Amino acid sequence: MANSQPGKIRKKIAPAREQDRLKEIYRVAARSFCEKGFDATSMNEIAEAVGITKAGIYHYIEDKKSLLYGIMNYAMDRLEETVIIPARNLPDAEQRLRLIINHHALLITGGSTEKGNNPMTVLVDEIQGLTPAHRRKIQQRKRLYLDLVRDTLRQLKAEDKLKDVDETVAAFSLFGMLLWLSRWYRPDGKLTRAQVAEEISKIALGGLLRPQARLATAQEKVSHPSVAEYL
Amino acid sequence: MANSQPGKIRKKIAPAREQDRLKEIYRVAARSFCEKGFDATSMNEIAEAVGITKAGIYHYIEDKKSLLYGIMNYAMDRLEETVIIPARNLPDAEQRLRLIINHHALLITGGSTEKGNNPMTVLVDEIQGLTPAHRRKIQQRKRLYLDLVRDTLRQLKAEDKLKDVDETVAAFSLFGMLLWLSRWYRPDGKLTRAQVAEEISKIALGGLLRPQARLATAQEKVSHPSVAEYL
DNA sequence: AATATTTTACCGACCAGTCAGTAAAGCAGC
DNA sequence: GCTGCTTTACTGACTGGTCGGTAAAATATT
Repeated sequence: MANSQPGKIRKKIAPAREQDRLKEIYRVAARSFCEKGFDATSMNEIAEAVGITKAGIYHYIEDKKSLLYGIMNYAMDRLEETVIIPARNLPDAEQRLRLIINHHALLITGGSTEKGNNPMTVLVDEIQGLTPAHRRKIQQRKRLYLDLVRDTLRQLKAEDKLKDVDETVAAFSLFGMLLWLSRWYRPDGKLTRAQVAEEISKIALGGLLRPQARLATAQEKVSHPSVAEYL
Repeated sequence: MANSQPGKIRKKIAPAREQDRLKEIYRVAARSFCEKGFDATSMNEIAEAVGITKAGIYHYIEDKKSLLYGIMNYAMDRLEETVIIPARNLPDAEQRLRLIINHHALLITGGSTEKGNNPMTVLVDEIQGLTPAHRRKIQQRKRLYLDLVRDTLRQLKAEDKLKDVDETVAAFSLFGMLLWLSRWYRPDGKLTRAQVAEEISKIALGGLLRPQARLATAQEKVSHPSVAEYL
């Protein structure tokens, strides 16, 4: 439909010098997987959006499932460098929890400026599209993150800073709040990303930490140097 | 593969007297949509699981999308009768919020005794499989629920019982906690459904309500007669 | 000339959905 | 109790189409 005749038209459509063609494929695929889901996205659509034919894509990738796996690993890398690694460097459990919530919320609301399009979404919604082997690897990486949060909560409990709640339920509830964010947050809403992150922090910390134990609230705290990146 | 030859075998496979065949189709389809996703489930699979041919299914339903729509409306009916209607009957905002959290958590963790299989899951994960018209109808029903929760929070704010948090962010965060539950809760875990519902209530209410304003905590309260249904 | 990239042309599998036909059950009238 | 008509529940065979993926040829790039 896009080409009236199968002639020699085309060409020039995508400059895409060198082989950041691969990156373009990942970008476009991630976007589509996000908007319409893995199964509902055909390789042909991805190809057209990149500006080549479907067969051309297979020069760069092995198969569709590997493409999904690649996107998920990319999303996991972003989570690691933005949330997990910085968190691990904080010895204080309360500061660590604050950083996790804040950075994770900013990561989810960031990404693309427009629609609800963020590789982080794929990470939670399309696990079933992976091969069992790949699925295991991704789940292992997620597990490390869960353990980080749960251990942080345990440490807080040991410091008597945590309310009397089950650490596992608490960790999953926190994830629920954060992950659901990508389904409802709209950049054109009345609150900025930073404000939403702040509100979620308030709610989550209020639910988890003993009142008297809390550090300064709102405005002043959370100033880890790296947070400026997202503003 | 199941039939070695296309002979006169079959028959007797499914007793399924009368036309609760339709209910069986819904049950089986809901289960598959839940486990593998809407797109990844073929009508043939559903048919085989029910014990008839694919063509036979179309004697009962119009098309695949309508089947999904039917399942979602069913799930919405359960949500309404279990959470929304009972909540509307409570004039006190705090009691209402407590009921919503508790009943919704029990609804999600209930359903099937075995794997992570619950029509409520389909409701959040497969909206994109609907036709635009059907999607609008489902989203409208969901919207009513959101408004109920948000209005309850506004009422609590007016009574000065709510912490200083944005009502919209608070409502969505609460939904996040509750909906994520279906992804991680396993009936064979160390906590019962009732215990998990209790923990989530503690966390959510702790994050939303001002400390001094809270009613009795844990054990004694939340005894609306209807709660016994889920235990 | 050699290598990297991309296309054309195609395959086999499977998909949702249709259609003509039928076995059996229900229900007349007698 | 038997006959014929209608309805319900269903099948087997099929259609048009799309899917992921591939082989080999064509074209660019070096």
